[in-house]
Amino acid sequence: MSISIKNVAQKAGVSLGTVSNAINRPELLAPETLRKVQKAIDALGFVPNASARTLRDGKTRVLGLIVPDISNPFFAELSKGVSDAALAAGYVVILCNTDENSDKEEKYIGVLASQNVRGILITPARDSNKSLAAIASRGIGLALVDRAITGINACSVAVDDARGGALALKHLWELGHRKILLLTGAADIPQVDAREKGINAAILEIAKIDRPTIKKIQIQQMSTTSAAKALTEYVLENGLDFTAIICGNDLVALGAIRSLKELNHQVPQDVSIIGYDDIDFAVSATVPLTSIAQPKYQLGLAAAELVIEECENPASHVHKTIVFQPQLVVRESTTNAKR
Amino acid sequence: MSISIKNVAQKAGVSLGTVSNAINRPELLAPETLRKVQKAIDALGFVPNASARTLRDGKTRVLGLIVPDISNPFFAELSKGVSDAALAAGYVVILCNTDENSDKEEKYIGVLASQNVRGILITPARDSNKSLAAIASRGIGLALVDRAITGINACSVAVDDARGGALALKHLWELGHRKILLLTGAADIPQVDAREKGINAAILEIAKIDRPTIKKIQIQQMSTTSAAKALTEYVLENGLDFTAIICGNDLVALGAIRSLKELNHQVPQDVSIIGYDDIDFAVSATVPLTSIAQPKYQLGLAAAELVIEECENPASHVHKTIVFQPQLVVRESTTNAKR
DNA sequence: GACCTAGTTTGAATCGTTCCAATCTATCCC
DNA sequence: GGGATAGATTGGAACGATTCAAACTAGGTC
Repeated sequence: MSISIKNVAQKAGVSLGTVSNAINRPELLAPETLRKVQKAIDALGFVPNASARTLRDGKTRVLGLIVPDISNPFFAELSKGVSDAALAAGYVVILCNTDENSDKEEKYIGVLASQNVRGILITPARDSNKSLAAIASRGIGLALVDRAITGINACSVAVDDARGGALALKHLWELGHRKILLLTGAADIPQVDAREKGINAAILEIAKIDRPTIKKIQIQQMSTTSAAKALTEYVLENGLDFTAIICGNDLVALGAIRSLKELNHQVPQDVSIIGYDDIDFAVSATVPLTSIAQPKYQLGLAAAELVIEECENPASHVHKTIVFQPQLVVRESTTNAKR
Repeated sequence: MSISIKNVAQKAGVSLGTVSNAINRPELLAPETLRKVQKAIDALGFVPNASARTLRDGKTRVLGLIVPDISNPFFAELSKGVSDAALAAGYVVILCNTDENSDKEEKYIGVLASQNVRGILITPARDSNKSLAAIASRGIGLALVDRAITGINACSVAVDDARGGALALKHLWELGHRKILLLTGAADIPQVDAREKGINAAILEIAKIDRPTIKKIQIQQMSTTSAAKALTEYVLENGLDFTAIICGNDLVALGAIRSLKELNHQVPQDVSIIGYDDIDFAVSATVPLTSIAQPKYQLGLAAAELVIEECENPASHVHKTIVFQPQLVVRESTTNAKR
């Protein structure tokens, strides 16, 4: 059916091996021959058959990317980085969206294995340790994106979450906030834990005497809707017993703003809100969002480069961890504490 | 390296062909033989090699998805639909982000072809006709998503853009707007054209005498930033010679709001703004956005199901076009014309 | 003119499956 | 017992690319 190396060889009047060389080691060929083959390739619209190639050398050029929610601009941007890095290296990326659902994640891992992917990039769900260990032992490259997990031996790319938490807290502290609410994901997400540690460390550092009180709401889904719902419930029950909220991500922050607006409270006059990720929409939000910026695209790019490096040189490869620094971006959703 | 059918055959004391039959047509084998082979397969942990299989019969279970911008929540949501449909059918999706760049698109089409993808879902750039024709002629399933293109014979999934345009215009008309600005993408995007046609048709229908004036700004990139830039330039030069803006998508609308805010004009008091797509963030925007909703997830789901159907039954398949109906969602960014 | 050498090109073997024609083995019937 | 038949199994030819040892060129040297 499709055009093979053989057709090209025939058209160019050379042998199979020569065409193969033209593609893979052009420096071996006489310039004249190379040109001839090139012309035949273009004329026929030849594209090498990846299956044949893989069959021969046992290596695909396919990566799997497993993310909890591609609708979250954070992950969308990250995917861009991944797929750009992949394209540059001649790889291709299979997109796996888990909706934060472990079963789906499990299923995808199986599918990826049967596709013989060369490497997997994953932002793991809380409890994916066993399947991940299985991946690594199969000789598939692995990189953990944005959520390091203890006990897995693999490359990882992350942001200094403790510092991110500290940045958020210090900012609020300087504005005079002493009653702070944490609106975050489940505690077993390592990230959530790291940020909280950062927050606590910052408190110890700056507030010798006058310590802020920290309350916490944990939500299952880090989405706008469930954040709004959870916050509304809380406020209806406890009133506004805080002057600022640190949110798990910008989606959650958007939900918080929505909820407070519905309850007729002003942001930032009544409550300051700080998000996390600094997605593009943060600036266009109802109240432009103060947020902790993460280098989303870079995160994806770096992770992909790491796995690719591992795939290409499995022998000499040593696992690396790249940690990016988060940055505070101040906009209008935070202001001086008035209560 | 890995375990092949040959090892299994040896272990079970049968021939290669028998093992293959055990896997693919077990009904041909004597029960006793089948059991023997099965046992050997389990014992060795044999998994058939997808590349060899594909090489032999030419069929993968891989789809390619080519979108202009995965960071646009419209496409992110759409991808979710695609990958869910794919997963359900045992397919897998390769993500290709083109940044609206034809070269990148071209490159991706080549990569996908070489990966032997079974089908491609694409939201084509303006000028991708030739490469698309090439795909279709290669026997790869094809579905055009959200941008039908004349002259390509393939399945397509779209939204009734003319009606979308009409909905937007009628809404503004009823609010009393008579000077309307169109802030859209390049004219050679069929969608842009269809909507404009819809707008003009609506005008003919409702406004027998008192016709609105329509001005137009075309931007290359349908992004927040370039929309803001283009609008600011226009307003600085021409002043506010319009009372409402119909935007190419919600990102553009966000840009318009930003630009007007910077120029100290109020939305919607001075200018009403209507977006397109109704992304999740529309409700959380600086000014909650009136928009034309498209069923994003459904669009992706339907498109994927269409290609998969084509892939599985190429003989009996007939190309279909599914057209969804857009819907007006009124929020705060549009109000009565006061000028 | 014989012999090297460096630069090119070739051909055959190989990867793991699938598919099909050919072979083998019982079983049954006249 | 010979022949036909159906059922079970086998072996080998693809599929399309890569790789590497072998073969073929020209030049250049003695």
